[in-house]
Amino acid sequence: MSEIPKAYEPQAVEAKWYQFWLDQKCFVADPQSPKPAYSIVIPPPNVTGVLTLGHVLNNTIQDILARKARMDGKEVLWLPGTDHAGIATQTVVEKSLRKQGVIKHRDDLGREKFLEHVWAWKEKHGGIILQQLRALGASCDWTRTRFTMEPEYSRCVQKVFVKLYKKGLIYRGKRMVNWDPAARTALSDEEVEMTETKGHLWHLKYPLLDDAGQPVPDQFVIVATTRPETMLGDEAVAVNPNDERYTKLVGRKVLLPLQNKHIPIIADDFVDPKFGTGCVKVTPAHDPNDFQMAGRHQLSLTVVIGPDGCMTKEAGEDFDGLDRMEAREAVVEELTEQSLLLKVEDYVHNVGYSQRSHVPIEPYLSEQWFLKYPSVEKALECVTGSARVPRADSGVTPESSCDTRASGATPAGASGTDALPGMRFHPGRWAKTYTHWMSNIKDWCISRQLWWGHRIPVWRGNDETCSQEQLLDVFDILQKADKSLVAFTFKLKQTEQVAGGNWTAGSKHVESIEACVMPGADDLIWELEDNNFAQDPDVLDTWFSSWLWPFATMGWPAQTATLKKFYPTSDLVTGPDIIFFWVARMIMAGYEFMGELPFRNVYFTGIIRDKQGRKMSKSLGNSPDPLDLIGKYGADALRFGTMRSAPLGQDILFDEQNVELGRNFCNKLWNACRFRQMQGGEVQGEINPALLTSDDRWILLRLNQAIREIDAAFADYKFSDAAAALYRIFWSELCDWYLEAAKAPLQSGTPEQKANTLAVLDFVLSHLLRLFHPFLPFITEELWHGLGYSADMPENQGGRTIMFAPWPKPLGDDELSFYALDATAEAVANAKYQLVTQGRNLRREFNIPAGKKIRFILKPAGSIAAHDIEVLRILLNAEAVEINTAYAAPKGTPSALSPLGELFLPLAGLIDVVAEKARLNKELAKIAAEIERAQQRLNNPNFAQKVPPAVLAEHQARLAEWLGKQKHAEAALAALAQN
RNA sequence: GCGCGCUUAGCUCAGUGGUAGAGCACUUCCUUCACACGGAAGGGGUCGCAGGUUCGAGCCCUGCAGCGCGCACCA
Repeated sequence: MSEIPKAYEPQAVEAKWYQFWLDQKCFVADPQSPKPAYSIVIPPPNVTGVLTLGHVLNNTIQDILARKARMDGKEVLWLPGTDHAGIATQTVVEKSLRKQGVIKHRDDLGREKFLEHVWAWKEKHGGIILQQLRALGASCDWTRTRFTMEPEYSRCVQKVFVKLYKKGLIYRGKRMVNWDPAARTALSDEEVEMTETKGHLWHLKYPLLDDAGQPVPDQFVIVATTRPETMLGDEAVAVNPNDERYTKLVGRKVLLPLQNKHIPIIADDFVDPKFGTGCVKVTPAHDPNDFQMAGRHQLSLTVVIGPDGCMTKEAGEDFDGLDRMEAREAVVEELTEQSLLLKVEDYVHNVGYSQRSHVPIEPYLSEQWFLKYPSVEKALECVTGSARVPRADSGVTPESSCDTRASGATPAGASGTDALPGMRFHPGRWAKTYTHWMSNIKDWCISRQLWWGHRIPVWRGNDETCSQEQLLDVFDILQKADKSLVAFTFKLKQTEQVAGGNWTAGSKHVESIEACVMPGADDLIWELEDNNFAQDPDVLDTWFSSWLWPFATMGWPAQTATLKKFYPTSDLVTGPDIIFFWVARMIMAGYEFMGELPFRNVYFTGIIRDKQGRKMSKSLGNSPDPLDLIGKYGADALRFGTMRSAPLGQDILFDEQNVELGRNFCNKLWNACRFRQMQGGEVQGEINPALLTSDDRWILLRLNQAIREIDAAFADYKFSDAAAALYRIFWSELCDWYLEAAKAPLQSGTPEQKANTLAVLDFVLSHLLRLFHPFLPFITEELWHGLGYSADMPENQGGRTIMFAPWPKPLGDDELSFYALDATAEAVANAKYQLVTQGRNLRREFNIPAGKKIRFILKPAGSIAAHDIEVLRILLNAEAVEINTAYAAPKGTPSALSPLGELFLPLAGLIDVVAEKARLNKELAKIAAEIERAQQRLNNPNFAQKVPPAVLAEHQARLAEWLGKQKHAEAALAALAQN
């Protein structure tokens, strides 16, 4: 800090230090380190994503945790990377190719060619977000950056698939799934967002048929539906078996309008007689419930809506090819013409939308892969326990924590991280949400009809695609193959059974074989494909790869040094919106494949919203670009502003003013350090207790208090509390009082006094910079070196970088007594500052210009140090503060009473009597109110009996203080009256 | 329908039993030699409503209202 600018200029500083940290390999984790491990895996952002404020929040917290852990002496791994985001990325690339006119649909290119384009896109645009994280100061170990589609990771995914397949947990089946007609793929239940939507309830008239199949005139069955277009696929009308209105009709038939089809009236318990007309149209191919009913009643399935969301041929030639929404109108129009529409009601109901494409989900019958979740019990137990256990690394008492954690024990000594039992959610209430979901999970549809993703490692052949000879050959190969490389199932024609695996290929007829192949079994795959076997075309849900993230990124399945050192990870920081998608699944995967939970603590951030409380979204344009904010205010400012306004568990209303506040804060920090430097001199190490002033003692105690508060905040993951404590100690205490008071010895003290003041200042600043470092990495590094504090420290503990400087500890009892830091020391300074405020108030009340130096007189209550008088003089901007124990104030001299004594502002007859009377009366009114309150409480006979003695004394002292002030003010008023 | 969260100063939020707080905004004054991205002094709250527990309630309990978010197959 040679040429010190008046204002902090972050840009050059940030670039310089980030590069320095990279060059010095400060972020690289060493699995061989003897230090205890601390690890976080980043929630992998989409490879094609760009940085949002949500990422800023999330990654700032991770960076704070990582940097704090380094200063705590931990070996830190913050593992970064991206995921391939199947649907999102494929959609983006396909859209871009369409825009360029390269294709109309990806089918025009074919799988291989299309994937080449996706990879090219990934190479060009992928990982931008990781670059952007560097601008934020993220201290990720970039040497370990991972991507879910890279070869090693893909092998993990494949291996996991085969393992689960072998266990019988993965199966294929024809089911009604959530179909996204825009992306043309199946989705999991979690990817469907139920949205309350205004729609209509159409009441349709289905003509009743007689035994001969002729419509009975004027007899109809009325069904109500929100989706008239599906009636084209109706196979029945259902009523409740106990519904007396309709029992007679069960077994008869109705005429399905437009399709001219005879469909039966069936009885089924599913139907709620109280809803609507009590008659339900049954569309087995397009409604999950109706599909169930069809199973119970052997109804056939007519598919009238295709995978693209358009009507099929089965819908009839009037509707074939129409979009489902167009078809709705057309059907309604047609029914209206035929007078078969009874009425239309407005109706608000929940409609499932694709989380990805934002189009209504279509229930769609198709062949998909499903996973029966593994290790559900363990995953449920580890978070559901309610025993309260303090964190091993903090002094937090059980009572002070309301987080939920497990009671179960964890295999100890399995890793380098602290072996704590169970897992904690912060805030703990999310455990309930988690438990609820875990207790009601249904099988996970893991297949996606996409090209970008991990292709399902299953090869199939059947008697239509292969010759019987090929099937038998394959069967033979698979039987002889290494069982660790492949799992397979097969189907025989007719009813042959395989008894104890003794069935041998012979004259029997094989219908189909399905082989699930481990990664690396290339020869086997070659043989399968040589026999006309084909790989399943589907890819896996992206979450099926990211649920392995905590260990697949560390080299699993090999037992790498990294895995041994850093798994399980310490903390996970993520949004509650992916608690099911990712967190729950990672926990299950952790237990299933590692035998242990993947992380100890999960911190759920809030959701960033705009000032009006709306979610940030691209379409609303209410989402500022974090990089613009960094450019304008600096990364530290963005970090601090965000953390200061992000309390645990609450959504955050983003306001650029918060970032401005962060910038102002950095500037203030800069200038406080600039002030220190302008005092000159070397870094002052030794503090001489004999020379400590009341201000010195006060700031040291305040620092101690701040360290305790910040530690407590960290222990509870309350980052906004930590930020608030930092703000207070630095701005409201150090700058507002100590730095101003220190000007007394600095300007007029002896060289020894001056040196000691600087020693205290250096002590405080060097501690504050370290406390600030996790929040403000750049400016603290700059000032750390600029003020020369680095020179004082061992090379690897702050000498090279503040990143590894030891985290400040509160002073111990011996140190407190060595420096005589006790309540008395604090009280003297507090009384002094209180007197200053009162004196300044007098100046204001009597309109003394701020710049004018005047004389105060202090009638002290006890002895007062020369230093304190000098501080009073400076802080009151006084010409002098005269001490006069015998001062007899002229009538009406304005004064203020404080524990330090009575302060007079001698105005030599210049007093505006009326104004002063008004001021005193106002003060008296306030005092009277306080006295009233205190007396009321003390007069309550129960109060003295039941209240703890300390509290009683406190209230009594308070009353005494107010009574003293009242006396003082009354006397002043009386003196004025005599004039 | 069930669950969760929120309701405190104009705004955004802290505050889990003992004198209602912070930041921003507001009023007035000040470019004094760290900082106007600053300093000083102020004004501003019957803590959503109604009961209850307690010597004492913003805080604990019960009920109600409003807002938000999840979960849920009722057409």
